[in-house]
Amino acid sequence: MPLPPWISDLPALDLLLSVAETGSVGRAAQAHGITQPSASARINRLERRLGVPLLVRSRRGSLLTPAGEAVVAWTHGVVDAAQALADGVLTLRADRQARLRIAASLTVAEYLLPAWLLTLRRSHPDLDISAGVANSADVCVAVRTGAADLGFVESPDVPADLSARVVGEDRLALVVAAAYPLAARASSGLRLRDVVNQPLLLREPGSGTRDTFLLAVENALGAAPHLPHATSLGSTTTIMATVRAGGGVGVISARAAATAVAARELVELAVTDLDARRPLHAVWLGRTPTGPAAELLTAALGGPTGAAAETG
Amino acid sequence: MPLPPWISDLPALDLLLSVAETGSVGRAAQAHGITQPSASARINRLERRLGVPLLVRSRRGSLLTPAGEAVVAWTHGVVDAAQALADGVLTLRADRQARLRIAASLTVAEYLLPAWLLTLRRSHPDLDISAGVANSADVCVAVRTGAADLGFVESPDVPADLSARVVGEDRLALVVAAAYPLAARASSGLRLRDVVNQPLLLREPGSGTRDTFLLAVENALGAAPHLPHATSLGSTTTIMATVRAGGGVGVISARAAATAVAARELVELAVTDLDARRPLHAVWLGRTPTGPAAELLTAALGGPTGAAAETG
DNA sequence: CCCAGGTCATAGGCACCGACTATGACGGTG
DNA sequence: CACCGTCATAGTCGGTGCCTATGACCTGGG
Repeated sequence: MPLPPWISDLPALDLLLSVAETGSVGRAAQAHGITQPSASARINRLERRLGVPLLVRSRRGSLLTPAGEAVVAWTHGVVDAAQALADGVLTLRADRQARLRIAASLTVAEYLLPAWLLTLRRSHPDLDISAGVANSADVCVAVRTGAADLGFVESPDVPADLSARVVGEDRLALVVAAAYPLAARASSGLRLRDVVNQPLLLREPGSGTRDTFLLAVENALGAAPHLPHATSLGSTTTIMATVRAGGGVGVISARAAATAVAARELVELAVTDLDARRPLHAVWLGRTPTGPAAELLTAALGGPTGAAAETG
Repeated sequence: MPLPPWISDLPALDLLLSVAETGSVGRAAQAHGITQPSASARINRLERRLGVPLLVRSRRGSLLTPAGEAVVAWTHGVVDAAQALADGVLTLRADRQARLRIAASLTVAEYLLPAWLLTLRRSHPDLDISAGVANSADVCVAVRTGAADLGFVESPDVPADLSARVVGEDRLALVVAAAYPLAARASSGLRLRDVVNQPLLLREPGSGTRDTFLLAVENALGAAPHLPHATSLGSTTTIMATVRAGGGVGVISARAAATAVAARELVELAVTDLDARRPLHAVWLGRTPTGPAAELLTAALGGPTGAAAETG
């Protein structure tokens, strides 16, 4: 289900926000470094494509119509998300020598890091930050070799040569399509053995998500797990797509599933005898960090879960 | 502060999501109705522009790199917001005869209606819905003339010839820039008389926001308000831009201010002797609505505030 | 009363970008 | 060994978006 073609012009949406702010097409054009006729034409095209009158042009500037105000409000959501994406991509770029280098596993990078970075950027607007995304083992390597000043991992345990601190918690969710047979019993006390014979959709070997799940199953059953119908898929997105198509039981971070579950697209299975929680750790080498790394750590600790130290 | 130019290609981001879902550039191309070489080139361009390797191409398809997964996660936010925008714009179009016609005032249209429509669309995927945005008085006119089946207003009171029901509550917020003199006393019990002599930034005459504020001031002071330095601005966006620039005290919906306040860009003034709350009403003509309108009403009542009926 | 300064719109020219078709390179599979 | 599916490359063409230059029109000051 692709996006409709008449919504494709992101710069025009951005430009519209500036018009709304400044009250003038010309000033908005100036703010975006283009000429007034270009901006005028672009806004016109946008208006024509959306099929909604957005502006009331007058000789003293341009004002939003009521419908225009609603469009601007929704557009804010789009542009803000795009700004977050741009911000994140900037930290992922390798072509710069950053003063603060972070390595994070996926769940942290997706759901927690953006907020922490926002906090950090407020106090140090021009601090050069880089972030790498890797699985938990590689994050530890990056920290150990000094390639990263601070790391964030989602694995159950941390190597003994690194210092660590809990900065949050994650939970694995077992999800199925709403039409999947098991969905009817989703909240009525399923047991683990009802699930292990289903076609399970896991992340690839080596990922923290898979390891956490296998460990949790082993803890629950008291033996090495035997999963006859487990499939390995390369990414969370692929797993969710397969689950949506009725392809089995997906094992993903509860945070990744949250949106789809809230929208009733997927159903989370409550398994009574499985503890699928896992701590999220910040890890670093040597003594407690100082400078920007320390501030990021503070921001992380100020988040959802303040937690006890376990340096060692 | 415009968006960076290397983030401008929204269809490419959408395409990337499909690649992540399907695991193949070709299949993603098919899903978007373009040819495989076009999709390949477009993804390549995106990758080059972002400066981050996103895919690992193999002869059996394309898989996401770890960084790619993070980018996809952030991209999801952008595309979802764009989808919400597209959805909203569809309801605003006038060039179609809808089976359910709604008229809403701005605050409701911005912050509440999208969620209700989502609920409604889930049970009636192909119901044709149209929504108009207007000030509260015009919404009542539309409902009275039958131009709308259901209306939502944010004015303190409702005309006696319409039936109404409270579906939520809104609050006006007085906001200033963080550097504004008054900001220091923001939470230390300001009184209304400390504020009325400030340069006040209000919506234009006839808007529910302005009327609500003037009424609240009148109730608090026991007399018709005298506001020596009040300015009328055309839209909420303009007010917030002026406030940010230190232009005075903005009077806007607390919902509109929430993001900026949370980000510490603006500061809300706590005024102890001003009750700036106002109910949000659903309004309709005649007996309790049936059909789609009734379902939308149910969705609205199921929201943040369930409320007592006050039909009449 | 008229002119200056501001607004937005229109016209013509030009470069770039993105899509299409056709083809090639490569690996896994029957 | 031949076939199918994957992605990449080459060449062409149309559309789109930008620029400069100009016009039309209010508003406000002299």
